[in-house]
Amino acid sequence: MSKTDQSTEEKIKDAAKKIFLEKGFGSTTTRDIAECADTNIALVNYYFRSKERLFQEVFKESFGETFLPVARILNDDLPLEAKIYKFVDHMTELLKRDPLLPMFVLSEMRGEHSKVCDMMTAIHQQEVNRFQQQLEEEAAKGNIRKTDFSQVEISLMSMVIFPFISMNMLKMKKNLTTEEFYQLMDERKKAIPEMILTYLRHK
Amino acid sequence: MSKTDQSTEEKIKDAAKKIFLEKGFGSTTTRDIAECADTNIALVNYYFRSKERLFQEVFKESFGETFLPVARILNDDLPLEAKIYKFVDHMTELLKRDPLLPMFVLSEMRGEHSKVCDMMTAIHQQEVNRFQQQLEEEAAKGNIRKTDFSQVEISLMSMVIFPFISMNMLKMKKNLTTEEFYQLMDERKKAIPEMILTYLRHK
DNA sequence: GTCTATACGGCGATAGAC
DNA sequence: GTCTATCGCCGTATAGAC
Repeated sequence: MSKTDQSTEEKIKDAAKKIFLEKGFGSTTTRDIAECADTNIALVNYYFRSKERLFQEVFKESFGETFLPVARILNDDLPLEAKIYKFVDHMTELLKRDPLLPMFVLSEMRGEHSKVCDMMTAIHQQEVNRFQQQLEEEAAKGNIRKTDFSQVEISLMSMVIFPFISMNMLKMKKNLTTEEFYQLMDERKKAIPEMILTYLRHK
Repeated sequence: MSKTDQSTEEKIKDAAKKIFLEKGFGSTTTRDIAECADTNIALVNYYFRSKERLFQEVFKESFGETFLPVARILNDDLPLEAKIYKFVDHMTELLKRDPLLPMFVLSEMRGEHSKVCDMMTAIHQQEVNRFQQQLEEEAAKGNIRKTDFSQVEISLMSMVIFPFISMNMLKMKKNLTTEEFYQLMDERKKAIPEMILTYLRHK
């Protein structure tokens, strides 16, 4: 289906996603969204009842259907090294397509009692952590060092996601174009697993 | 000077800092700030002329006078290992005092043409990067591996800062109290330099 | 389903009394 | 310096014509 014969509802949701990701919930107005979707405010409320509900739909789709599936690679049934490379690669590709996603998700979680926290607790309750378990097993077999694997996982996530959160800062500091920034991120696909694996293997 | 006999101007700035850090510029209202400072909207505009100017003052103070000095530890004249430990330690202590700082700074930089970008370019122009230079020197001497030190610096910053940006997510995922979260961050003061240095030294 | 018109409240900012 | 009152604008949401 081409961009032009999208249904009005889809056009609105796409516009909302674009603007919410750019500016966050608080700084986004229904007027912005309506204009960006080439319609009017009335239709936004007709299809989604309120800005709040529209937001929740966008958030659920962005986080639950886009980000989480990639994060779950860490729970896959794969050898350690392959898993780390696959995770970094897939997450980087996801974030290159949607570089504003992590900032969006995390900034909407500011404040302990934000709109999205309930959604989060619901999600996290049904999640397991196969990755740390796998690291424990490898350590028991003597393949990698014994250490706090909780810290390792945090570091892994940090190294992959943070550069996209600080994208503008980085681009400014190093005078990068968007293209050059993405190239730098591509290079991290090798650099990150290398650092993690070197650390783990050097007992 | 005790909290109660602060000047009105100081009370307003403190209140503004608190609320801007919590909710960001877009979601903060002058009414919030006035109420939190135990005054009224008129006085906020009397002392700072506009919400915009008040924000800029808070931002400059938070970023320029708090965050930057610690970041500049990487430019200090110190041996590599000591420098990395000192940087991670000082930055972690700063972020434990002001855990919302990084989210605040980075979320206000969303969008290439945000309010704070000009401020940033002005700052970055007069910054040098002694850290990467130092890594090159150590590599030339054969003390550490040759690699892309730009990536190493990004990883270092990521590992220190990102956990605070995702604080709420982490606390939720691992069911941590604030106290336990800070303890986890304290443990990173050893874990992060250990990973970086192991990687650098394992040629 | 789509639009115009409008209600209603909250926003930032200021004028003017004290 | 401080307050009350108010202006004008923009936000979300809805009613009602087509």
